[in-house]
Amino acid sequence: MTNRSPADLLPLPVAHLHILLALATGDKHGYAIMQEVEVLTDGAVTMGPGTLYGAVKKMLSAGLVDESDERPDPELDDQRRRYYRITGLGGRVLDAEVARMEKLARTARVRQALAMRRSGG
Amino acid sequence: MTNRSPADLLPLPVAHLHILLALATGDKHGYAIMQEVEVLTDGAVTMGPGTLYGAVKKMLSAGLVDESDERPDPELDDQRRRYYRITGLGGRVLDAEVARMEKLARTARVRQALAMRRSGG
DNA sequence: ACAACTCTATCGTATAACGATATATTATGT
DNA sequence: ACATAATATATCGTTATACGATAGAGTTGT
Repeated sequence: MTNRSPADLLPLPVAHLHILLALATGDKHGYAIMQEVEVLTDGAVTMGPGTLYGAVKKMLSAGLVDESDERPDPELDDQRRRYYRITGLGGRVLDAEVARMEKLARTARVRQALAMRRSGG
Repeated sequence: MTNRSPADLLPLPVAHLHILLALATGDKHGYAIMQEVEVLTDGAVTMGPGTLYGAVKKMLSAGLVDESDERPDPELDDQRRRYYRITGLGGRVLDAEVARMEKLARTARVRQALAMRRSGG
């Protein structure tokens, strides 16, 4: 059961968004994704294994990510690792989700300004 | 059990964000919140009663919203209605959540640009 | 009186989040 | 060589969130 349009998947669960963002800078294995999420949220979000592997499983079956065969230089590699890559659909969904957030944020700023005016700011 | 800082409550569940945004333009009763959410998301999100009243209950006990005693003109009123108002904490949490989204969106745009370069865009 | 609509509310189910835990491999220090 | 820490994947059980279905009462219009 494939989805018609990226917009049908929105709003995206936060964990899925974080994972897509982590993979946007290149293929990564699970453990590296967890670390990257902590970095890209400035330490505000710590994603544990329960969240990560559960989300990855769903994202694989939704076609947002793929498991990749490509390995880095054997010297840098670790055979336990499983690498993940963002798919074309995953990229489009990421775009759509970011656009959704930007729009909501703009709405929020306008309303914030209106609230200021109401309360005599 | 009160929370120290607004940041502790982030990322906010989407429903909570939508409700805070709906209340940012003035006090509203539940049914009006549902309609407002549909408007402010351009019809993309339809919040049903299950989501609304469950979320409101939690937001009340978290101090993000308050029930307000003020009623509109009796002519426009409906005695069944229960009006909700965003609290000071709710406002600060809304601010923090919007800032979080804006930051993630900026991160996403940078990464998108990097991905372009990687793939030779 | 009647129907349509408004409004609050709960229930049950499905999905999501997440810490705890298990297990194995690789790297580091002594 | 040995112990310890860090890396890495994975599942389990619990709690939190989302949400449609449903119920029931008040309101409006005819």
